[in-house]
Amino acid sequence: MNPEKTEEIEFDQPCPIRDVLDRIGDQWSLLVLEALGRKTMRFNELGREIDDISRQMLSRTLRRLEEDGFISRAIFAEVPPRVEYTLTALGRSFLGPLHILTQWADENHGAICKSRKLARLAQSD
Amino acid sequence: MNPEKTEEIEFDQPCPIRDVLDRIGDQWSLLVLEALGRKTMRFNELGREIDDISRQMLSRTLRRLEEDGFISRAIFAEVPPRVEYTLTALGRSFLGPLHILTQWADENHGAICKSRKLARLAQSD
DNA sequence: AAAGACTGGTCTATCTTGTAGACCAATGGA
DNA sequence: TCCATTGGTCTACAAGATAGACCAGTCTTT
Repeated sequence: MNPEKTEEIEFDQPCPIRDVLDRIGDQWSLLVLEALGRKTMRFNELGREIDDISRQMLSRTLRRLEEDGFISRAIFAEVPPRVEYTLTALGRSFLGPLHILTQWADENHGAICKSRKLARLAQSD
Repeated sequence: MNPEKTEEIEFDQPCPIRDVLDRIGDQWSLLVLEALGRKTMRFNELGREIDDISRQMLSRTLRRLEEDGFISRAIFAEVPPRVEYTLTALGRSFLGPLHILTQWADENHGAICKSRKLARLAQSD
């Protein structure tokens, strides 16, 4: 929006919220966290749980969540290999806010769908 | 992940959470909602507030949020044109969950950055 | 014994999404 | 007169996501 402004201002840490939301709000992270909130899971198990995530995105998402300290990765020297993903304390502490969010989503999903349909109708006139 | 499965299962409304998060968790929506939570704003004002959003994405995000019933759009027949965006009741009801989320982000941002730095260090070995 | 499926990923080619920047038409200010 | 402002849209390009092949070793089924 303001190309000159970014040069003027030092943009190290915009605001915590931005930084966190950028990572969390990426289509898959919340889903992965919610799934791992239910139980520790292995890679393919998680893939089946979320179902329509590609292996690559699952891999990337897990790696980022691990980097950010939300989850931990345990590799077992077995054959076939076993890799388990578990929420860390930080990850678990996020379940509260996430639960409130999903609860809101659950309660208001109907209203959103309704609004969406009305908008479609209005558009088609 | 499971290409065959999507044919078997009717995928009308996966789950409310998925549906809502897909819309909300898109880089900009939460930012726009948070900004409009502070006060009603006009298009360019909002653009300046968020600063690094492109006009196109701002436009699209606003349109989607309006469609989903989070915000309302008021056009004033003035010159230069004036368009104001305001949260609806639904939008305002979302501020609670959003606030809890941003509060968590605020409190845990430090831990996340720390974890991120450690990960970078471990990687460079 | 051979074929297939499972493990946890990575790689590449393609498709979709996002961004930057030009552009619009009318008006106010310097 | 020249530039900024209003709320956008359009287009060309860059970045991100996806599908699908592939790997090497083991276990199960036929």
